[in-house]
Amino acid sequence: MEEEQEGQGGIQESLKRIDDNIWEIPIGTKPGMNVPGRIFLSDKLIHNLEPEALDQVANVAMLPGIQKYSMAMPDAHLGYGFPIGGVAAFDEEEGVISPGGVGFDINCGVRLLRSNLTVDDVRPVMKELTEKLFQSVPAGVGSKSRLRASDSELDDIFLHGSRWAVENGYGVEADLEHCEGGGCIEGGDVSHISSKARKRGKPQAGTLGSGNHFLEVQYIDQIYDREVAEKFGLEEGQVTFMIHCGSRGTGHQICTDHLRTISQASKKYKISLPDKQLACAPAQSDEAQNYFRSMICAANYAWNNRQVITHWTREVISDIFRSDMDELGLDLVYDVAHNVAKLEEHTVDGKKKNVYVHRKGATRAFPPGHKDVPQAYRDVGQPVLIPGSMGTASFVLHGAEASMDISFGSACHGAGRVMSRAHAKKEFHGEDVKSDLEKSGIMVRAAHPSVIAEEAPGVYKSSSDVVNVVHDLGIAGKVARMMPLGVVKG
DNA sequence: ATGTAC
Repeated sequence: MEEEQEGQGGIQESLKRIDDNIWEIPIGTKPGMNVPGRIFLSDKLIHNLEPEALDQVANVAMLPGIQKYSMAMPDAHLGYGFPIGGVAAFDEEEGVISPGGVGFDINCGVRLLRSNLTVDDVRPVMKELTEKLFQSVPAGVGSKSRLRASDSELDDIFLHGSRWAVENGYGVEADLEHCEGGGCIEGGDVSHISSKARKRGKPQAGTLGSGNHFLEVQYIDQIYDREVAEKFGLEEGQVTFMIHCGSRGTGHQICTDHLRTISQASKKYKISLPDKQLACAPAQSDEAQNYFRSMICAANYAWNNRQVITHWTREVISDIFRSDMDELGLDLVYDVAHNVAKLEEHTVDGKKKNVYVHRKGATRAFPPGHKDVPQAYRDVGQPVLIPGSMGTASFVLHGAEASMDISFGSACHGAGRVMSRAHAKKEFHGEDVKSDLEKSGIMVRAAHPSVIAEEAPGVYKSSSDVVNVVHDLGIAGKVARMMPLGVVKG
């Protein structure tokens, strides 16, 4: 029924359709697979699927102690070892932990602020608003913050995440209540973080970074689920602010440092790897735990980063509209990590057990009633935030019942690239893309024009196609759509 | 993603 198979004997040919949006790579497609691969895709998206990413799904299925399936979300594409868009859960005792299953940008994630402003309030000041946000929030490769963390402050950030920011005047207690995990994973340990990683982290708390990271002014142009939207404090015509960034140089360095020790551990523990980039260590080994506890610190650093940026964003808005915070209603709706590994309880073969869930370019999507969903959202499920690419729509969804059965409580994370950065720079010119966007009413302010070319709307899959797959699967239901008004980029 | 270099 599909005509996408061009190659002969390629891995695509072994794909079996299980359901409308579920495709399976059966065990045995590649030797050594412990579980089947599963990829969630609609007919529309199957044509964009990279065979190399599919191959990575099969490779991950070979790792020891993997549970149920090696999975990929509809926005999947080629990554370091694991595909971006990959979800894999490993047994707490018999399984492994792998830095490639988290990615270099540990706790890259998204947060959404609501407001009492309407699109008509902000249209006339968009130029000033975008410019002031750009001035206030450092962006770009190697960007430095107004804030300089001391060694003890850095430790505090590593161990307590957003709480550091809130206790130091960069936010309010309610911000912590409306953040995945309260803006912190417990169990961090700074003793296996290199001085290099610390040095890179100190001047970057409160910086946006580069690439697909952004700070965006948006407005809600469509509500899909009025009841859930109301719970989240969202309505049509309302202005929202979205922050997409991660753990900057420190997370990258922590990943790099531990890849070395984990690679050695793979040999030491005689784990046969189909790909060196899948380096992993037995979950309870010192090597794996040292990585895991350092990764937690990077994740906490990222939450604090987004919290500090939130504070400066609020300052700019209150300055421009000369209103106090209560009037502006700049509440945090939620904040999600989409590059992280967590120890979570899941049901496998009818039994509850703890597993290390690796989400790399995948968002947690816990359903109604889950204990880790904030009380305010407990009866509708956690907010799932899906950033669009530059100039395109972003979405709010809510975690739905099927996520726990189908995907270890996970959903997609965004649009997913269809073109490399290098290719994009040849195809597009930053200045042209910027003026096209401005003609369609979207202000863009970037540290460098090349990032605008690399992130042009045409280099990503349609995020609405991606979101429709998780919606139709019942993993996460659509709540609202936001359109960009102004974008700050690195 | 990233002081864009093993």
